[in-house]
Amino acid sequence: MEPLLLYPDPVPPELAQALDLGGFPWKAVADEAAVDRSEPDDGWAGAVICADLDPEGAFALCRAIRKRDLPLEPVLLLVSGTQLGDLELRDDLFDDFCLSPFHPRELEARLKHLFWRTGRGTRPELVEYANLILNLETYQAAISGQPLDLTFMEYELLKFLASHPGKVFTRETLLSRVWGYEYYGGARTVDVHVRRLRAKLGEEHANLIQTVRSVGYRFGQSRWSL
Amino acid sequence: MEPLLLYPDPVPPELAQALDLGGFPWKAVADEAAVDRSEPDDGWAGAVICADLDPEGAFALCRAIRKRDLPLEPVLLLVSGTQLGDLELRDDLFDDFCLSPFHPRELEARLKHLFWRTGRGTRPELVEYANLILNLETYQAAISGQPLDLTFMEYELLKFLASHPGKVFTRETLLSRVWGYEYYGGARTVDVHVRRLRAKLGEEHANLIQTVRSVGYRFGQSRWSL
DNA sequence: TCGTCCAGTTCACATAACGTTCACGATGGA
DNA sequence: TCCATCGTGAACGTTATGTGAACTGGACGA
Repeated sequence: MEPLLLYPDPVPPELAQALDLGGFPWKAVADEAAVDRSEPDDGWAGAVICADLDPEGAFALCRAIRKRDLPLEPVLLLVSGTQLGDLELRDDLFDDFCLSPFHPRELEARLKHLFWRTGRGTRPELVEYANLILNLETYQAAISGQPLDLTFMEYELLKFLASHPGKVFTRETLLSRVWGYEYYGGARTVDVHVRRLRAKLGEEHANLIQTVRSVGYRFGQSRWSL
Repeated sequence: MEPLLLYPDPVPPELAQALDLGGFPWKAVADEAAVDRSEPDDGWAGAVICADLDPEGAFALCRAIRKRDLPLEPVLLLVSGTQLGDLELRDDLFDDFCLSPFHPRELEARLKHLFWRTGRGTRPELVEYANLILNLETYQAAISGQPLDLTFMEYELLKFLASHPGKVFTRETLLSRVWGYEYYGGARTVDVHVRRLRAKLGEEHANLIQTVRSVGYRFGQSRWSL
């Protein structure tokens, strides 16, 4: 996901924390000039602008954003309760606003709804490890950009392993965590699925799933660099 | 000014008071049937719906409002903090939301901004994906310029899927989101409708609806956040 | 009132995809 | 070297899904 533009710079810590928690990448700018200067290659995803500290600068930045060649959308304004009156006649400068101090989950919900409204898809939930990506919403997987055609159990197993990189799991643990606690079946089933996963990952990435002899399997590198 | 539609009936006193204070006329309705029955001659100006007391009824009313011949705009949802998660995947049911308990002036500011926004018509009346077009106002569908003759349920299902491209939905989710939460029926109903949709989409576009084995169905390609 | 039509649902069956198991060969540590 | 452990290919049984057709209930007109 492209980063959000944040104002002011430095960003209020509770805002930075809320966005980090919600998994939104961001980049702070100090003034209008910095909007173009520090724009990422793939553009901004939107803007979150604090108007409670420096209202003048905030509204000036909004105006600049709206006047850009590529008007940046959406713009979410953070305002204090006493500033609600300032919004009047400035409707064109923002797409939504949020009262400050804010609840982190309200901010997240507003951003999601804004992205939906403005046509940008919501952020997909991803599991990532190196160049492996699992999209949990679309049930799709890809490595190095190459889509992987996985079956249901293969996907579930890979999802579990990739969610706990570096950790070793016994076959019994995998059976209970991936297949289900009530599952009653042979442990070799895991081996077969691991084999097929390694085959589909390709020779180059087959070593992502390592065998730990007489213990089980581990995904990715060990936490202790050898 | 035309009155706002309020739910539930009776209206929470602090909401009624805030609207009276802001000078917004309003009229409460108890259920979906009352939306049309007690509609003023000049229509509704918008809706403010409390979802914190009776979420089921509130969302049902939202759906009914969106499905009206004259979809009523804008819809402002009042939710409690714990309900923020419920908003996910229901983006299409409301135009803005406000945390409850609310500051009267925040509610007023949101309504004013909403009226300003919807005065320019920002809610999409079209759903588009590649060469598929759904006209939500005329209930018509076309792909590659060719009109599609869809039944009501087929249209609703396709509309829902095409509104969330790439995302996988289980049959149960589809039943609850497209058929309705109160629906009790076999999951195979979804299969049959998907089959007829694929048939009507034509051999060339049948793959727009993909089955994800042991999970459900997915429309279109996934969105890899680049 | 009856019969027809149509959308929606359910059912029964066919089938291909999938998960599991097994036998055997390969591997690696003691 | 020995033996527990793991990889491998193929075979087997199960299950989810596709498919055609029957069923149901309401709308409509004769």
